[in-house]
Amino acid sequence: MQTKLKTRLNSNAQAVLDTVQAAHNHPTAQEIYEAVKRLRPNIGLASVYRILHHLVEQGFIKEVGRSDDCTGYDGRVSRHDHAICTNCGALLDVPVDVIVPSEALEQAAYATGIELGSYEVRLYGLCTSCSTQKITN
Amino acid sequence: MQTKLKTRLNSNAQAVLDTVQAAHNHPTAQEIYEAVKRLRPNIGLASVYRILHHLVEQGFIKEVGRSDDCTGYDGRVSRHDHAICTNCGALLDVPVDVIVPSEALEQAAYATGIELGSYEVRLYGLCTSCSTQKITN
DNA sequence: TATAGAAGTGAGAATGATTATCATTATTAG
DNA sequence: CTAATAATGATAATCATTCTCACTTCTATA
Repeated sequence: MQTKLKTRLNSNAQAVLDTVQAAHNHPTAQEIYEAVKRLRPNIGLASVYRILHHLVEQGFIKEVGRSDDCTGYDGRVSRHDHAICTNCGALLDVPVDVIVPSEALEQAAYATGIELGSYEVRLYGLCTSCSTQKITN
Repeated sequence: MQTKLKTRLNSNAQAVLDTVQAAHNHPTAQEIYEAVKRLRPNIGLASVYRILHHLVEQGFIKEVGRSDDCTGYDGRVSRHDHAICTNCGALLDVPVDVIVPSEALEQAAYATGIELGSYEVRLYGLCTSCSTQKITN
């Protein structure tokens, strides 16, 4: 292809990408902004938002919905599953793949009328700390 | 206290609940507000938000994250799965259950360190209208 | 039925994440 | 080098949601 590979990132974008990929939790734009500012003190919040959108569009990172109203960003772009604590709202990566039989997926996609691309399993429950604290209800 | 069964809903709350349960899509608080106002013209937006939170807390309805920044509400409270259009962001109910082998769920919950409560499968792909429009990329 | 306390209400202000605007600066092609 | 173009940062604007508060409605009991 003769396209000039617009995947070339400038240094601000690279710093944002590095930060997101280094994060284990699913940081918000604000958190990313604060982390990136250590490397590039002049960067503005608006640029962080702009860059995050570009990175999402180009498939370098993914957005994940969080229980608070903010958007989280995920440097792990390959298919994986999440666990959400129903008490504190923590959003955790599931370290193993939850395999769903492909017939079940295809049948569900057909019944819904969508052209299936990917899927994700979300586990709901209590994270470790909430589970131990949960003497009272 | 000899709790007086606070699940008794007053008429505003009942109107909100009816509206959410009657909706097939996953309406936002604003949309619910506009629909409820037809029945109860004096209701305020803040009350709709308050009531929605109460209904969620008491398990009458559920919150669902939407692709736009708003929160959607779901009158279908039993376990079910969702499909999200990666093009237009539509959030659809999957009309059949996607069965995930319970060993896979338990193993994943164990590996993540959570006490499993429930789960949900999310299918990502193109909804019917986006799929047909998708001549260009 | 009257009434006090509790609970619920609606209007509007406040909050906070995200987006738009815009003048300025960096980058690139020629 | 230079002109066109893209990116940037500061700030204002937007918009969903929450907070505040004076007021009304409900409820239990006397």
